[in-house]
Amino acid sequence: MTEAPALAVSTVIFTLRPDSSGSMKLALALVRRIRKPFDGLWALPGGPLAMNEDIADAASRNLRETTGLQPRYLEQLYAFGSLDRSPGSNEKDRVVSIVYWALVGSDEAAAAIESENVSWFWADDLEKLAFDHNLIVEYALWRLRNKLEYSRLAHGFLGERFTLAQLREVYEAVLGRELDPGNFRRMVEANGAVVATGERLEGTRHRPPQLYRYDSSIDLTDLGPLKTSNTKQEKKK
Amino acid sequence: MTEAPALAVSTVIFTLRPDSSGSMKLALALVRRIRKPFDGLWALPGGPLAMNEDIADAASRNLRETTGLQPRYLEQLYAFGSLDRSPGSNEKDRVVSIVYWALVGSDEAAAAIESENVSWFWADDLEKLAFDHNLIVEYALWRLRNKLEYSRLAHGFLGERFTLAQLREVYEAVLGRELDPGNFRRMVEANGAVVATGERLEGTRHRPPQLYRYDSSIDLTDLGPLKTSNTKQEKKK
DNA sequence: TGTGCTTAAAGTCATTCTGACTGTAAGATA
DNA sequence: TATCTTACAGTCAGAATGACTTTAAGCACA
Repeated sequence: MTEAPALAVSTVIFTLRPDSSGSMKLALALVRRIRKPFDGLWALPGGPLAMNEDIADAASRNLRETTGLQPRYLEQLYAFGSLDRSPGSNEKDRVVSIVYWALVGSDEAAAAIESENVSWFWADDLEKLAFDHNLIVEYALWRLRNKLEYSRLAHGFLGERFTLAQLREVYEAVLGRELDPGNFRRMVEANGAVVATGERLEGTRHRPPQLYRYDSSIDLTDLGPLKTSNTKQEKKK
Repeated sequence: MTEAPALAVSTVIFTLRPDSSGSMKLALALVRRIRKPFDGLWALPGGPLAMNEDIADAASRNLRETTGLQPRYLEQLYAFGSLDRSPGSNEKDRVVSIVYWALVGSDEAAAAIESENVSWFWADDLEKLAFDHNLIVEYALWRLRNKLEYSRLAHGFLGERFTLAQLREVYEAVLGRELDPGNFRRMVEANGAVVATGERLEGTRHRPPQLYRYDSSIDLTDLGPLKTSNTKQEKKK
């Protein structure tokens, strides 16, 4: 067998974190490189694909290894393999990266490991990253904003039960703009992917809102061709 | 360096061909396997990724090598890498396939090479293929039907100039159902990605229709993160 | 106790989008 | 000239969408 490009798996890990003013903003996990090339720059977590490891499992594993977390949602993004991904390096070093993107709950993310070399960054304000990782993150953001429905986001970022205002806050953080509460409510209710539990959230300084939950019997759109995946899948219609 | 999974590139090549009744139907190119495993079964064209070859170029190359054609549209579909893709084979034989899908013009496709081991098949009536290729084709069809706009299809399957009826026929073939001519016209005109040339198609047995052409200044939606690709890309808005 | 603040939740209204359908125009054919 | 076929323009009702109003239900505080 002749020499072949190496195969790696990386993951864009999204979560929501409160900013200084307390409102939720979209963040992603990066690791600092400690070797050439791009020594010292921040990069997406990743590593080589083991011989007997499923690709999605590898993405899940390096998510766990960097943040200590489990993904609530995981989907393949794209395979990056340009010849010039690592400028200046030898042709023999060529790496093709299969990139996944993931959602982790904001409550768990708050407790996730953070260190000198692993940290959360705001998605809308990134410095120059190693390799072509800025491009990758940009594309992952595009996918997140375009292709994700209410139920998926609810399930990915929030806990088991949540109010519509919380769900709207998630949406506003992802889209980066404010949404009309009334119209948002109408849309979510029409969609039918989240259902009211009957319970209400107590302890607010105003009228107590209903708690909703993700309806696991509905769902799906894409998720890729994989029939058995990290998320339940049933066709609605 | 330890042993790693091999990397291959395959392509789902779509075109439109007239069926026995003369109406256009969606077809795809397959090659017959002449070795184990799945010897004798039909499969997607593909092969290993060369060390110094861009992934999309590899897809384009094996499209040319099997059909003799150039893709009018080419987009990455998905990277398939389950451990059980080639049942019964040794773990050492594991292959991760990065799959592209392509559109080729129906006029060129008619003149494309076809032989004992390379042939066109109707997309809606496929036999059992080698490996997980039925699953891959199914997913490619899903993407084709869901994610493609008028301009893209026009540009991919038709010639430089075409009537709205031809464009509608393309759409009907891809979607597998009939569309209302009036509403289709309204939609296409509102979208603005195809423009009238002023010329008319002569020689029909009825009122001569306008010829339209693809407006290359408009377009895009996804195409992946690649900024410079096989297809021109300019952001609208 | 009651007034005001805040958000929940329901509802209104105009605009746009969509699917189904009708009517007229412009050629060829018989 | 009558008829057939498709091009192309237009109508109409219902659904979806964005901006906005109204009422409900809690809390804080005077």
